[in-house]
Amino acid sequence: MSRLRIGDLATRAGLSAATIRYYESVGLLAPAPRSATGYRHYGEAAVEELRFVKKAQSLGFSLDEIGEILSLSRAGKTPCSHVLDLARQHLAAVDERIRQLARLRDTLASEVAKWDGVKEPTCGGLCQIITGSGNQSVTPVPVDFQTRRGRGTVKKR
Amino acid sequence: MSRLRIGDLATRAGLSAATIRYYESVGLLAPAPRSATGYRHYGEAAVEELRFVKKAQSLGFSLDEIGEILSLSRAGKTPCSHVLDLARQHLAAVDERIRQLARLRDTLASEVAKWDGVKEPTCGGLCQIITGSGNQSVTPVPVDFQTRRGRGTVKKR
DNA sequence: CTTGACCCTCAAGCCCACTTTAAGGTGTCT
DNA sequence: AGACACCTTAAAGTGGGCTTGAGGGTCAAG
Repeated sequence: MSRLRIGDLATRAGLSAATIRYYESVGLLAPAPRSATGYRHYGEAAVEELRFVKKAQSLGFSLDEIGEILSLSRAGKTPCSHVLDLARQHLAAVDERIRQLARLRDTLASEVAKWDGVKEPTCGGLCQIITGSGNQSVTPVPVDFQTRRGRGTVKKR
Repeated sequence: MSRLRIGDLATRAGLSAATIRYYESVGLLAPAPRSATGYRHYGEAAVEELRFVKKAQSLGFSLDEIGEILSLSRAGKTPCSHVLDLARQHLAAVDERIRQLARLRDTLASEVAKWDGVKEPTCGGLCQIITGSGNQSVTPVPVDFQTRRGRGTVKKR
């Protein structure tokens, strides 16, 4: 049993067939065995792998990193200490990001509070709601706090 | 005084000449007056505008939004109540983002803690550091917490 | 008059993770 | 045999904010 075609696998794992093909094309998944007519076939293990991929993504791992973990795993090695290192790095990155956003939040909140209640806020020249804020990370990093509209994660460093 | 060429303006405002040309090309900045030989010339006001742009970016406004604010401003209107609305929206978005990241952080931290100290972490099949984590936002939003390596902010919605 | 630092305009490239499109073959039911 | 859902590939498009490159002009100092 469990001879799945790409569409079934997609349904089971919760992503699109096109995505699975894409994963294969970038080497994240091993090339699937084919039927005589060229259709890909999968077993239950593929469902597990894809769920693993999704989970890892939700933890902030890039496809590159996930691919590395997966190939270590396929090579019979236990990638766990490597994964643990990566996880620690991600944790540090997330913490840093949260700190940045918290500062941003405070700046934004204090500006909003300052002008809240003013009936007709009128600032001279360039809007003081923006210019008035303390010297936020003006130069440092771009902001990027918004929810990605498309999809896809962003790479490290 | 204050007849700046694009390179001087770039230095003063802290970005590249190419970026300034790009801003003009997308309508963020009004076309600069040109010398007989086609060189762009700027006054102090341009420095202010660019600094405003950077500040607004650092507060999470997209170039589109900034352009809108700037053109309202140039039209003699005070865009402040509009800006205030935008700022409130951004604040809400930042809060939501922080909440997401905090959940992610906790998941990551608890997994790391669980395996910390284990000399040689060995998990069967697919790494449990990843599979073991609770049902994080597996489907919801992509992660995107990392510091953008390239540049550029990401759009809304 | 040459050097070298600037300026100009397109056009294309970058990043990531996909999605979409186009043009076709397969499988199964009726 | 027709309809229709599925499969195949390769290539191009998406989003935001830039950067880079090619191919050429300008300008002040030496």
